[in-house]
Amino acid sequence: MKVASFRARVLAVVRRIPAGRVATYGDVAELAGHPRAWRAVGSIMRDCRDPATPCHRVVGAAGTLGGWSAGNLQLKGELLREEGVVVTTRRIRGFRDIRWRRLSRRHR
DNA sequence: CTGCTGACTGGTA
DNA sequence: GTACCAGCCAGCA
Repeated sequence: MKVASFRARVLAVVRRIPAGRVATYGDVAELAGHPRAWRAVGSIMRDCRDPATPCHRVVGAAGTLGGWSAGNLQLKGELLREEGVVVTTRRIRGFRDIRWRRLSRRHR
């Protein structure tokens, strides 16, 4: 079967992230079929300006907001907070608990 | 085709 | 907890 470009795949995954939850670049990469392509995921997010793609739900593995090229990084935190995510100046509160694909076991 | 960069991650100090 | 280093993949010049 035909597989869309990695880019389209990543975007599709991001759109599947429910509101109020967040996913790491690694998670998105894994869901996209390339668990080791988080680097590329970041590049794709950077170029992603599609309003239908909640790129703000994609955060760093440490619970950091990561980056934001669509505007101020602070705005990203505002968007997440609007969905019910508690975000501090540079970290997400309870990141582990709201993380999409929650870790059933501790430490992968 | 070759090489570099990047909204990253994990490990070590 | 923070800081630095090396590894990894896809996209672009």
